[in-house]
Amino acid sequence: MINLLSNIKISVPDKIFIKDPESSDLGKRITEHSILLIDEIGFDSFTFKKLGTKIGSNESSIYRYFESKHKLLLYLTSWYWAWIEYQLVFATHNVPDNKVQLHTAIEVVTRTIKEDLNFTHINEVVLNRIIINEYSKSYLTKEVDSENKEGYFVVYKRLIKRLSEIINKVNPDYEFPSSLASTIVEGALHQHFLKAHFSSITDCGKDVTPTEFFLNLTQKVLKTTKDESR
Amino acid sequence: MINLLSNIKISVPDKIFIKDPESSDLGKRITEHSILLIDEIGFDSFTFKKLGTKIGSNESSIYRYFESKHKLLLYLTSWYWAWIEYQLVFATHNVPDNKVQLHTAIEVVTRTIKEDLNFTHINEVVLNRIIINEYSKSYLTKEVDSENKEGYFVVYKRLIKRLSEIINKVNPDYEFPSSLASTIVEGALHQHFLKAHFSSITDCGKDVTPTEFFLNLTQKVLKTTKDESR
DNA sequence: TTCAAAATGATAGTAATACTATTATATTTG
DNA sequence: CAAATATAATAGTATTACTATCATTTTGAA
Repeated sequence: MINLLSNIKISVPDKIFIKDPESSDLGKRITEHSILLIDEIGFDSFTFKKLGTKIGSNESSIYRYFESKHKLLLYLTSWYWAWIEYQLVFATHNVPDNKVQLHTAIEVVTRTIKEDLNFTHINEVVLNRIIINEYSKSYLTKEVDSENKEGYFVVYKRLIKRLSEIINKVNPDYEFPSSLASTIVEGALHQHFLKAHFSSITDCGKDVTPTEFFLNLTQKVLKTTKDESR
Repeated sequence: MINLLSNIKISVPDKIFIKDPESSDLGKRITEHSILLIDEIGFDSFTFKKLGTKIGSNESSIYRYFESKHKLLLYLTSWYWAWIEYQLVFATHNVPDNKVQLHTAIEVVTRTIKEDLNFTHINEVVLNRIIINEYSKSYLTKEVDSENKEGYFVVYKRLIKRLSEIINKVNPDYEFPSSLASTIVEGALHQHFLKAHFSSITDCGKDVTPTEFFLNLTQKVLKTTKDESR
């Protein structure tokens, strides 16, 4: 994918990190290789010690960037959603037809990811796998409410809100735009997961994509009929 | 909730446990109090040692029932889905109208749980909270595929299949019954979570329930129009 | 160029986790 | 009543998720 803007920096809430990993070479190696290592061994087995070994650096140095592996996950997921949000805003901007806008938006949030060469040290394809496999773990914790107050999930929530606003423009009478938006985004991750691991309970696979499923679903859900009575 | 059948035993794949916790007093105390403790401190902080202290038993004794806390989680989640499946089968059985059947099925899988007095040592309301907060962790692991082969997720998959069959009966032309079924079940858990922690990105709350949202959605998705062209 | 501050690395240490192994003591049952 | 079975107690292990301290290297401003 080629973007028109160069030198974009994806911005992540700065309370998530101690020191901005974008600000140094070591920081970039941390993000780059944490993505690869988490993908390789899974977040549960991932440790800063193993990452240190992998990048030829020291565990203690990594702790200078992130206070815990949980915060690192929050960083990676926020980066990912900010990147998706950027694509959503960019792709729907100046599109006059609301339905086309919604179509595009759903594609952006549900599609299989392709590499983005604008961010050389981040492999978006691998990061997407991490989001599919590990994202829920970032909020399914006893600390959600306090971390939510700290603003750790703003990017994700803002993305859902943008999508729900687009939904609302297509059919202002539809009663559940936020729930539909959150269902599409979370549901797409889930369908991608099922495709890879529980293929018997999804129709997504070789021929059908999560994008198709959710485009079809959204279209039907938002269809306005002359006959509003049942 | 009062059931017509007494002495039902919810059956969980027996590879999940070493010794059936239903077979002894200690076993029942393990399931009963693990539910309460996981709810209290979260699965991540939950340990067999803490559980042992809570039930006045020994860590090593608990290991005789479950080889790890992960297996215990698999047990609790399988029990839960088997219990939901039982309700689904029971409630839709002998219902002649397919649409009514689907309506009932969606209610069963999306509603807020009420206590079931048939299983005295299991608090279903609390167990439901665990499912909402921890279920994904049972399959978002590096071992999913091998555990899936071992049959650890059969109950869940069977439930989704039952729901997708009911969907299929209502509208045999609908192309994605499995994806819709998995989206409803997983999505309902997600909406319940959002309601409790990220209320700004859901419409579910005091007035609207996940059940309403998914009933409305499913109805629209499966509606057959005379005009099949777009 | 210099020199001090900032960044990184090395080492050590800690409490807790997720177990396994062994032995002892109850409890059940044939 | 003996033998089998279940449970409890204790100890031990490698690993985790850190914190703390000190040494060394890199940097950038005067």
